[in-house]
Amino acid sequence: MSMNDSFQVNMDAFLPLRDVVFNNLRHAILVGELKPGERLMEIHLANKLGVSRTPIREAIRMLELEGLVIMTPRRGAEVAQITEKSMNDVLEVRQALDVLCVELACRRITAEELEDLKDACEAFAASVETGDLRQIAEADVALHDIIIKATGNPRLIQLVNNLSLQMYRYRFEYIKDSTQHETLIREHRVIYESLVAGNAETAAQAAKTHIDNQRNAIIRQIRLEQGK
Amino acid sequence: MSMNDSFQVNMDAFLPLRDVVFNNLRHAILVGELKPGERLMEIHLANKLGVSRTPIREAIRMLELEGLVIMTPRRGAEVAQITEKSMNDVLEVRQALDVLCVELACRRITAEELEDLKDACEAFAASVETGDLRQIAEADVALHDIIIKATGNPRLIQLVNNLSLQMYRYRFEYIKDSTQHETLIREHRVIYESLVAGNAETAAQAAKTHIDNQRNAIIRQIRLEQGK
DNA sequence: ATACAATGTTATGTATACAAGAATTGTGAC
DNA sequence: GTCACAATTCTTGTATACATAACATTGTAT
Repeated sequence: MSMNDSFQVNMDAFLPLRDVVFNNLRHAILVGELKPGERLMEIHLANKLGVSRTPIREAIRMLELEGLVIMTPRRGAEVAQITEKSMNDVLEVRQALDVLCVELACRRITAEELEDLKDACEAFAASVETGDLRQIAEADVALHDIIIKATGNPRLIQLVNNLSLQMYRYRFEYIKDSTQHETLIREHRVIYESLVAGNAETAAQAAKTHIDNQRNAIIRQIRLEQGK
Repeated sequence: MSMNDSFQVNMDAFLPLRDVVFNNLRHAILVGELKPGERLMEIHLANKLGVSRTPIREAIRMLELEGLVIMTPRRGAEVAQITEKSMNDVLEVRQALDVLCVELACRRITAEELEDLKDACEAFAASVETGDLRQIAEADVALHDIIIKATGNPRLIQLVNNLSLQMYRYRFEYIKDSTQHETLIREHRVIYESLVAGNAETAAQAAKTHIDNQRNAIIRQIRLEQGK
């Protein structure tokens, strides 16, 4: 046990401990602090986080339903493996839902949200100028959040957010390639203009290729990782 | 508290109690035994089911992530309300995913599965002859299961099954109207033949109208319920 | 040396105890 | 009669104790 893996529970908000633990563990899994295949042992985690087993157990149940951990009875939980197949499965679903998002947004987006979206597009273009990957990724997420919220479908929002999280670890991969930056900006603009015009067809097409690009980048990266 | 609502835990399989409780509660919610807005109190349920609070709590957490109960901190859980909006939200997502299912199935279905699908189509037509709603509903589910499994995408399968469950209570509504039975048979046949021909386009269209019909039946029913 | 059995350890499954917050009810004053 | 405030009760949040199943280890016999 190394020194710097004793991550403590920070009393984020006044959330119940199970939620704090849940967020902690989820984050640890997504950034790779807890690696695929690693077992999540309750007593161990309880000591590490300074809480009892109860909130740990409840958090693990939640992670299970999110697909981040796999449970086997009487053996406990382990971090789910990320394979090319599993990523592809997630991306297939996400593509369909992202297309649905822009189609719905097309019909329901308000004037105010359109204005926000325009700003977000410009902010994204500006962030590309800086070349800072983190900043670009954040601008991208902000932009997508506006579209997703514009659907007015909380169920859809929850699902898309959850699926996006599954790929959190690869969030930089598809913006690393700077030759693609202009393409990204263009796709965003196409989506924005389609929403303005209410043209669901072209918006859907743009969203589709947007995910295709993402898929390519992620799959490429996974093959690199597994090839080593 | 009436006599016959003391549903006991039956030791279904050798599942952990949390799963037994989860299945029990889910079923109770879906068939309306536990009504929307009804509070789920841990001690109460624990006594009723003859287990301790621990498995109850874990089951409730799982139900929360499935969207069947709503939790508010320090107040506990209650059965989620079913509104026209919430059903519409679910159906929107399900339509997109059902379309994705047939498109993927188009590319991936095996010869054997196609044979099963053909049989299922015929079994459905036969069940319609009997006029027994329960039998028709089961045949319909069996048919859809074949298509869903043919996608080979476990993630997608899980999501579609979960979304279907949300509408469990209305599963008879869209097959009640016997004037629609011929339409249903025809739609199934269109999907089957599209899969044989590998024609994703027409399969998608059929799946879409299939859900549209379902939506109409469900929304009509909800308006009836709320109008009374 | 290998296979198998017995034993001990470890982790999960379940129950229960205790703490603390929220709602409700009752009492008093205006 | 109504409003405010306090006390009680009910419920959830968390910790811990005990039971049981799985796994590892060790010892013995062949």
